[in-house]
Amino acid sequence: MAERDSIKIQDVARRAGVSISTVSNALNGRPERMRSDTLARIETAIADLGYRPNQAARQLKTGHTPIIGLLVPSIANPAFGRLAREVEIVAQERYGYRLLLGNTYRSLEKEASFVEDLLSHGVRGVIIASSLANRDHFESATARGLVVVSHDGRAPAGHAPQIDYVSMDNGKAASLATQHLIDHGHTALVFASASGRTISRAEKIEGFLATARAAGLERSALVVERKARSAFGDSELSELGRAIAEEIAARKVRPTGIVALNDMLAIGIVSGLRDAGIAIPDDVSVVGMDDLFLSALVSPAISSVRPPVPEMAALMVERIVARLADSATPAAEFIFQPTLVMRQTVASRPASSRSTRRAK
Amino acid sequence: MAERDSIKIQDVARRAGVSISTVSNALNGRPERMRSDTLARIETAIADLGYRPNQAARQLKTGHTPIIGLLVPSIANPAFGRLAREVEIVAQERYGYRLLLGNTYRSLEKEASFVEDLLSHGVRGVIIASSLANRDHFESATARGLVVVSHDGRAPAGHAPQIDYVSMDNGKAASLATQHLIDHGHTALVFASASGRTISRAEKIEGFLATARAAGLERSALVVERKARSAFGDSELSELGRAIAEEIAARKVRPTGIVALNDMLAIGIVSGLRDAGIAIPDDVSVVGMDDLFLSALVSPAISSVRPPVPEMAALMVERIVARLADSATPAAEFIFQPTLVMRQTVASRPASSRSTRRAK
DNA sequence: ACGTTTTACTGTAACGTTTTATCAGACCTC
DNA sequence: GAGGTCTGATAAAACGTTACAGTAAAACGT
Repeated sequence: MAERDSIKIQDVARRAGVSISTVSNALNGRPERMRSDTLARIETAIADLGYRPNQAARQLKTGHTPIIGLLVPSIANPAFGRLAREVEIVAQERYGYRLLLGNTYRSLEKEASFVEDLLSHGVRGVIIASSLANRDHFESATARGLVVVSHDGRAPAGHAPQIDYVSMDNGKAASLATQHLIDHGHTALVFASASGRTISRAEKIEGFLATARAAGLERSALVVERKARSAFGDSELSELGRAIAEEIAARKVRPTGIVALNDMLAIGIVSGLRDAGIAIPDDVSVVGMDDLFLSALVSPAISSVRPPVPEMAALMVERIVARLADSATPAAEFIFQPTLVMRQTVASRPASSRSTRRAK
Repeated sequence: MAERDSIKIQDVARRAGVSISTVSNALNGRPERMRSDTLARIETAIADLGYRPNQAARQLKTGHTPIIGLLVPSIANPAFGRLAREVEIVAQERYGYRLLLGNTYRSLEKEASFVEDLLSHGVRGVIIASSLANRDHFESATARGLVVVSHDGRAPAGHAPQIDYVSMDNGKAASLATQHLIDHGHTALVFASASGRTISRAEKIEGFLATARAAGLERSALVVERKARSAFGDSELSELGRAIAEEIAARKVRPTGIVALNDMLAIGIVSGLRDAGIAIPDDVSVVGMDDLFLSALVSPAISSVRPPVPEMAALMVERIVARLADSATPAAEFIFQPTLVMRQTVASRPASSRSTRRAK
């Protein structure tokens, strides 16, 4: 049925005057099993014919395919676009792997269906960015032979020990942001978040609260959560930020320092606050997380916390390749340290809460 | 070698008490070939065992795999992230296809290598967004059985008739933007672009020039091109915008209306112009293209031209599926009409070029 | 010079699926 | 009741590759 006219190993063998097996050996890194002139003949035959091995046949035999899966809430979200770019480039250039992409839209069903499809396609490694709290299907996936790397914070206690965790220290990130505000004299703090339980969110919230507590601000540090209409995870987040900004603007007594779950939310908050006539950073200071390149472009440029994305992406791919090559490699946790990037959305606390409003 | 413990068609057949062939017939949409109770037994067996067909085996036999390729300059660029999201969701939900993603970084070599890999993986359909001018390898790809949909403007005259083109009317988009500025009284116009020949750029530039010409402004409508340091196509574009803005700000006689190649560039230009003390839109008006969700968030919000991305994405996938199903389907060209989205970066031309500069 | 090891290959059975024949029986038709 | 046509199944040959189990010839050791 397959009306492939394509060149196969058979053709290469015939042209090089050797058997199929020998070509296969040449292809699969066993060149020591033949004379160098034989190898050379095979290589020129391959080049002359433009032969490329059929991955389906190869996979049927070996059970492996040079593809890894990447599951993100939405690739339209610039934070995940950036991650995907780094992952794809490392996977491709360093290991010759290609990337199968899936958007979960934060749906458990889509997440599970993606994993099922990966398995069915013979894909044995997957990076899951920002997953849902319920990760039962991960365990079933690892049980079925998938190597899973989670990019959403550290391992929950006593959970799924065969999953790798590669992530920024979310608690530390939130802590850096919070401390930065505290250092500028802010005492009325808010952590602005989208609702929905992901590990990373929980870690960030905890980092925020712990840092506030350490500064004796447990009474005046609050978490504000708001539910997105749809949970697609890209532009929705900024709209959510605007909504949160409106709510905050309407309060009688306002926080002066806001830590945002991420930069998309921060951009929305800054935009919404400004629309409500609140000056940033003169009236309210805002710190985001992710350090998107956008954050440097909007005005005022968002102060943010930077995760080392290229390093994390490289390690995630490396882990998958390593664990695929040697299934004895135990799963592990790798936590990267974030750094604070100061821009224009943080200033010292205004002398009085009722500060003069100046146009920027 | 493949230590797959996984369930195969054999197991289903045994459990349902039928032959392998019958299960296969049930699987491949030929249920009329068996009694309904037989079909029912097979279906429960599949559900009980959690059977999923091995795609590699299937593909080896059929030559097809439910995967399409998507090639973009960089998925970190929000415009392509958005496109990828739409494409993935349609492909997955409507047709059960998965997406193999590649970043070209605008390298001919990477582009060719991606196509090679697709072929080798048995992928038969690919969407190429914003490709390079040299598309010889496309033709070789179509010759080798790939269905190619180009998302970078219309077919160049007398070129590769077996490639589908699904794209916004770039000339019209540029024309809308240009006319919008002209309607606001602007006569000194600039089209700001990154250098590098893609079809879409050429079309936009032509649309800009034609519209200016029609308004009798051929003398005062100029194209400014600038080369990005690296051509990765994401944050670089905004930086390029800043550089262009600097250059424009330094001129003795400045344009009052700028059409930007796309929104990322427009965001950079607005940001750069403002840093140079030029008020937007009071001193200079700017129109972008792409209508990124970011454009509504930055301040001032960018006026832009909106391509119907979801519709285009849906059609691109549909075309691939259709042409894959029936190879007789001829390639065609589909051009979508863009619409103008007015926001805050366009105002009437200041009475004198030397306008008063007001803080926004 | 003999048996033994090494070198350099080759033949072939899988891998899990699809699909083309083929077939047995039931049901008509005259 | 013999011949023909459906119906509902099945057997088996691919698809292109890998890797195990050979094997013929050359090299080696004594």
